[in-house]
Amino acid sequence: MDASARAKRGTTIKDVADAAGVSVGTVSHVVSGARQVRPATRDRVNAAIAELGFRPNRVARSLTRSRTSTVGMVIPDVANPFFAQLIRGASDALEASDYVVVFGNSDNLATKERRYLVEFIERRVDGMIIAPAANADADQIRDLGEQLPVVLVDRVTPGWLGDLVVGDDQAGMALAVDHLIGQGHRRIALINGEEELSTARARRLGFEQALRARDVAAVAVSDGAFSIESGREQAMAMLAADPRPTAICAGNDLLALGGLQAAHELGFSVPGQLSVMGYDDIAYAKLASPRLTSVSQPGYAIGAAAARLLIERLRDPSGARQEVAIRPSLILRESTAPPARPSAVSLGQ
Amino acid sequence: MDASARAKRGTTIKDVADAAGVSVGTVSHVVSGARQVRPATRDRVNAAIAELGFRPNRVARSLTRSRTSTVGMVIPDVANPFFAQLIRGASDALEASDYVVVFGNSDNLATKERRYLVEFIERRVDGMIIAPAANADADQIRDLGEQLPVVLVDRVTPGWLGDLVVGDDQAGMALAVDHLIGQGHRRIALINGEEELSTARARRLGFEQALRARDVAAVAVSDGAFSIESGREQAMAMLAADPRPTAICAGNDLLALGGLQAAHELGFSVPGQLSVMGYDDIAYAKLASPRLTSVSQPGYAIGAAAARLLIERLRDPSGARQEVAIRPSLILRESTAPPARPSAVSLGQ
DNA sequence: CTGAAAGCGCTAACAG
DNA sequence: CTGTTAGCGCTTTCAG
Repeated sequence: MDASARAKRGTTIKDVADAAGVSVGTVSHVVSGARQVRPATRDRVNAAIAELGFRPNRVARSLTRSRTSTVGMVIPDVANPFFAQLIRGASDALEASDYVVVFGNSDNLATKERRYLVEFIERRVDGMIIAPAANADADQIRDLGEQLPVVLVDRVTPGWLGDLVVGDDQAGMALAVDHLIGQGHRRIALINGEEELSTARARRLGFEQALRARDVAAVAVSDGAFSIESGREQAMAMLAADPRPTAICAGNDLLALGGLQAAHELGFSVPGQLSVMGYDDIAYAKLASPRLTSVSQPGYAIGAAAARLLIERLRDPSGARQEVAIRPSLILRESTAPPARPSAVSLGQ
Repeated sequence: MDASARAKRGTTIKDVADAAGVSVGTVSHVVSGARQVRPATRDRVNAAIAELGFRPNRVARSLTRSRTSTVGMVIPDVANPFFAQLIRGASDALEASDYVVVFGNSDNLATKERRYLVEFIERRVDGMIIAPAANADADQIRDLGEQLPVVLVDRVTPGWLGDLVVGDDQAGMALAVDHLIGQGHRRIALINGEEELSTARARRLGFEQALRARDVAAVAVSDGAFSIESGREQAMAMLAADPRPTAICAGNDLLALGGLQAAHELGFSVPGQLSVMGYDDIAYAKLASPRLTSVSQPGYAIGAAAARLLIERLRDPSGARQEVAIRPSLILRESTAPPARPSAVSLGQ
């Protein structure tokens, strides 16, 4: 078998130097290309490297260079499709710049998040991308940002003054509400995620403002968690009310999917008797039945943007703070439609 | 502000030693708890640690201990819900044992996979969990397994003799086929993922064997990729055939979802005119319309099992090789039903 | 163009 | 119970 195909972990730069009859410094330089080496000796070194299957020990390198070429990501949950996309976008960009990513799932728990942050600090990651948990430790995150490049993504933490990439939640909710009102809905409710999350708050605000701007009153607003199950429960409660809403706006697609489920269980047709509007436009929105109308907010692009910001900051720590807001757009599908002609009974005014 | 809340990256064990008036050895020992330290001095050291916001540099520690407490995972794609769950299962287990995970998306490309493997080797991960890409470099992976603990997950590579956790694809497909046959289907087709993947091959084999065991002939078998789009295309082709299948079995849920889409576009009702059967039972299977009947193969459990095997192997590198096959089970939902009464024309025999 | 040597921050003998 | 010290494997001056 070709020895060069092997990656021997045991062999060190010293072994290579001995085998090639040069100093370790020279080996280091041919490996890193940091300075010119006479072609003849370079070849000798490379031959020895191949022969021995030498793989430079990056932890040693990290120690001397005091950079690890790794970035830490802490996000709520990889299994959430929005964050899976976000991670994918970020890691693609990061890898292109030769960073490796380590990550942790916070489950939206401040305690777990805190643990990852110190873990990553101890591992001397070069930078971090964080989608803060609910009730995140804003002080810790701010301090962190003073010690190494940190970009917050999707969610903000109170008092954060560093780099940031978020969706424009207010604009997005305005899109959703305007669409529904344009279709003739007047009884519009909101089911939402954790109030502790900046996204949930911003979306509720956007919802309320858009409604107010059109002079219609919110019929109901509730919150819970950004999950299918919570969406189902919140929608159940709303559909039990009388008069019930003709449209439900959801804080994200998972909630909307849960809403669809509730409507189905309760025997309400969508969009016939109830319109349901999602947010995020995850891949599964278009597979639901009916296919979900949603406000698109591409996780991949958001993650990629965060990575780009981080990479820039890593290159130039003193550059100006950047805040990018990803513009949302409306994706029309079949879960929304004009409300059924109101029966005299169910419409108050 | 409380200095102890800060994680200063600049301060070293030496700084702490000086501040506490002890030696670095002592500080090291109170940090690691490796040996007894007189309470009084321990307190002094801890005070200094808090005071200075000292965070041990794990890269230095890794260098001296020659272990990094990190494991590498290379999987096809985080954004694939099955693998997202698998990752989640693995990282939960790994974190509980104080490992951090670094990961890479191979996109089923052997070249990308190869790059991650050497990257992780160079970073001296303690072990790896790999879901091999299509046409993975079996030699490289085998060599890898001789150098450090590696567990293969979901897919096998030719000649692999190390730890392994996979689903029992043959049994799973038998479940699917038996269900369909039990419902009266005789014209059953298979749409499948990449033939280069062991899972695709095993599922096809299982499909064919189960059919043969019941004395029914496969009506069509095609392959492509384990994706929604490929499922749509393959199903389109099959539904254009005459006579067409009364049931389509899919190599995974993504394919089945694509199949549902194709049926919808072509105007075939499911399960009225066509039954569709998934595999994996990802979270979105139950959100599809109709809700997808599927063979359950829990990604979370598979990932967790792989992590457990790896952790054991890390503890005892010389232990016996372990191979665990996760038993699949049938999840009955609404995408399958007995075939419509055959018209005289379309049924040959 | 190349070699020697001083660290990077920590651990783990070893010696008290 | 505590201090000293020799590395871990590599990078990077500083001299040649």
